Amino acid sequence: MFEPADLNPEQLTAVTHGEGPLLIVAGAGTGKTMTLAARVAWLIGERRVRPERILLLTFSRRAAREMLSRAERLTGDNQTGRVIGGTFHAVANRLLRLHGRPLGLRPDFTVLDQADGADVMNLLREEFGYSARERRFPRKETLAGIYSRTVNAGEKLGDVLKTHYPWCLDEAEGIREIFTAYTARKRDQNVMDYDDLLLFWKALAWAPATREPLAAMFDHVLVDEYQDTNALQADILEGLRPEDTPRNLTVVGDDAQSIYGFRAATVRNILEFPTRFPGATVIKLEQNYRSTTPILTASNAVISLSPQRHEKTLWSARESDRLPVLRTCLDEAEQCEAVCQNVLLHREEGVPLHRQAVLFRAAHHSDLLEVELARRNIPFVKYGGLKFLEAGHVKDTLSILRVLENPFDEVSWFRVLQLPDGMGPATARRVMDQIGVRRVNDDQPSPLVNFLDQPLEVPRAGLDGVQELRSALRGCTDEDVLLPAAQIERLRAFLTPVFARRYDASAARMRDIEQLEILAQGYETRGRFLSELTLDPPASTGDLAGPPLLDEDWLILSTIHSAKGLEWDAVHVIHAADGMIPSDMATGNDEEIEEERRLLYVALTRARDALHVYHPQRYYRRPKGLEDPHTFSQLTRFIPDQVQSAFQQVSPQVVDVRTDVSGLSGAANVDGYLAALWSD
DNA sequence: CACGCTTATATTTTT
DNA sequence: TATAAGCGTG
Repeated sequence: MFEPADLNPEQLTAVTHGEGPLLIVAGAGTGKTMTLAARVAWLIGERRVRPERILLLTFSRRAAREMLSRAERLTGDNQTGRVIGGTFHAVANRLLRLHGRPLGLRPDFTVLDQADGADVMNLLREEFGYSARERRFPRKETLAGIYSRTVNAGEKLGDVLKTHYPWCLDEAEGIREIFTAYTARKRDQNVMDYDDLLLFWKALAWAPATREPLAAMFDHVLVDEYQDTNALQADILEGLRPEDTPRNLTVVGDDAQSIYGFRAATVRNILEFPTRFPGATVIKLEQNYRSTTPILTASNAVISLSPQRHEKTLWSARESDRLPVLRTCLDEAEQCEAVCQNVLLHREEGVPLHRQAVLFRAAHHSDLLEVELARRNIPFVKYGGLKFLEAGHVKDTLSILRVLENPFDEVSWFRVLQLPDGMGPATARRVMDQIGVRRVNDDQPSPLVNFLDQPLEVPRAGLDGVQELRSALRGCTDEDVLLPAAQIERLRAFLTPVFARRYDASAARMRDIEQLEILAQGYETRGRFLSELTLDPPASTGDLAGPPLLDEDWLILSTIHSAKGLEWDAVHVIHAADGMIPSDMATGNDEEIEEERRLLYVALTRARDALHVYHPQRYYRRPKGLEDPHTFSQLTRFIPDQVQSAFQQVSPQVVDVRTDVSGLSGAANVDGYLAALWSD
C-alpha cells in the first residue's frame, strides 16, 4: 500500500495529481527524484495503473533504474520492473523495432552513434570530391554536428550555419548535397543515427495511421530533466498525448539547471509547457533538502547573477556554520595536492570516499589529479568523457560484429576490409563493389554471403590477409557461436596480429577487447548487444573494470555534465578559472556563457555538507610559441567580488608551504619515508 | 596503391 | 595530445 512518507505539501500535491498535464518546477535538491518515484508508486499502488502502461523517460538509463528501484521500495512489490523506462533514444529504439513497419522501417536496423554518423559523412565527403580541393571543407565531425543541431532544433540549415557555424556559410551548397545523400544512404543501409530514432518516433506519434494506437499504449507519461529536452522531444510528447484524450503527462525540470544547449536542448520546453498543454497544473518545489544553508547561499549567489529569470527561491533548513571554501592555488600541482588533502581530511571526519566527488568541466581536466591519486593509492572511478567506444581498436572489433549483423552497413565494411595487411582504402572500395554492399533493390543477395563464397579480385599483397578475414567472419557464422561474447572470443585470434601491426601498446588494446567481451556476456543476441552499447555506452571506467577489481571505497571523479542529478556529502570543484569554467570553447555568445554559468551552479548544488572550489592561478602550457611557458588565470567570472563573500577564502600565502612536508620527496620527507615502511 | 613518415590542426559537454 | 592530411618510397 502506498504511504506518503515524508512528503512536504507541494510534493504530495505533485505525487497525487490526478489526470491532465503537470509541470513540476523542481529546484536543485528539492526531492525531485523522490517525488517522481513516489508518483510512479502512487499511480501503480493507488490508481491501479498497470505498470506496463506507464512510460518513464529519463536522461540516462542509470537515472531510470534509480527511480524505479525507489518506486519499488515504496510499492513493496516488484511491479515497477514492468514500467517502460529509459532515455528517449532507448525507448524509440524499442518502439521502432516493434512498430516501425508502417514507416517503412525494418526491425533489424543498426544504430549509429555520432562518430559513426561522422564516418558516413566522411565517405560522402570523399565521394563528392570535397576532401581534395583548394578550399577547405568542414571536417566530418563538424558536418555531423551541423546535421544534428539542424535536426534536433528543427531549424533551417541556413539559420543554423549563420548562428552556430558562420565559417561554414560559404560551403552551404556542398553541405546540403552531403546531407541529402547522407539521408538516402542511411535508408539504403538500414541504419539509424540518434536523430533518426527521435525523428521516426515523432513520425510514428503523429502519422494518422499510427497516432492513435501509439497514444493508447500508455496511460501516463513521465519525463525527468525536462529542461534538457529539445524541440523534437517536445513534439514527440505532444504527439503521444493528443488533445482529445486525458493528457496524462508529468514533466519535471529546472530551468536553472539546463546544461545541454549544445545538443539543441531548450528551456523553452519548460516555459511553453502550459501553453502547449492548456490547463496544465504547475507546482514549484523550493525547499532544498540536500545542501546546508551556506552552500545554498553561495549557489544562489552564483545563479542570481544570471540575466535570465529563474523564478524560484531555494531555501534549506539545514543550518551549518561551515562556509564553502574558495581555495586559490599556485598552480595545478598545488590544486591536486589540496584536493587530496581535503579528501583525506573529510575521510578522517567519517565521510567515505564514495560520498565525495571531484567535479570538472572537461574530461581531461582531471588528468593530473588522476596521476596524483594513483601515486597516493587513493582509488577512484571516473564518470564522463570515456572514449572507450571511440578508440580505434574497439571500433575495429565492433565493425566486424556490425557487418555480421547488417551486411549492408557500408562504413563498417570499409573499416573491416582495411584491417588485413596489404588492404587500403582503394582495394576496400573495389571489394565492396564486388560483393554488392551498396543496396540498389530490396531483394539483393547478402554481401556477407558473397564475401565468404565468391572469388575476389584482390592484389596479391592483400590475398592472405583477406583469406584470414574470411575465416574469421565464417567462424562467427557457425550455429554454436550465436552469443556475441563467443563471437568476440573467436575474433581475438584474428585481431591480435592486426593490432600488433597497427597499434603501439597492442597488448593493452587486446585487454580492452577482453573487456568488451565481458560487457557482451550480458547479452543474448548480437543485435541487442550492439544497439544497447550505442544507446547506453559504459559511463565510467568502473563499468569497464567491473566491481570485483575495485577497492571497497573509491572517490568519484566526474564531468559536471555526468554529475547531473547526483549528490555527495563533500564536493570538490576544480579548475574554477576563466577559460575552464566557462570553457574557452563556449564563450562565443551570451547564450553559451549563460549555460556555463548554470553548469557551475549545477556543480555547486551537488554538495550536501562540504563544498570546495579550487582556482589554480597559473597554468603551464605546452610551448605554443617558444616564449611563454605559463599563463596566469583569472578566477571564473561567475564568482565575482560580491559572490566571494559567500565563501571562506583560502589562498596559498596563508599556508606556509615549507611546513608541509607531504610534498617533499626523498630523504627530506622523513615522515613519508617512515609511513611507507609501515604500509604494505 | 599501401604504408610509413612528417607536419598541421583543433582541442567541451553526451544520447 | 591525439588524429588527420600530405608526401615519398617500394
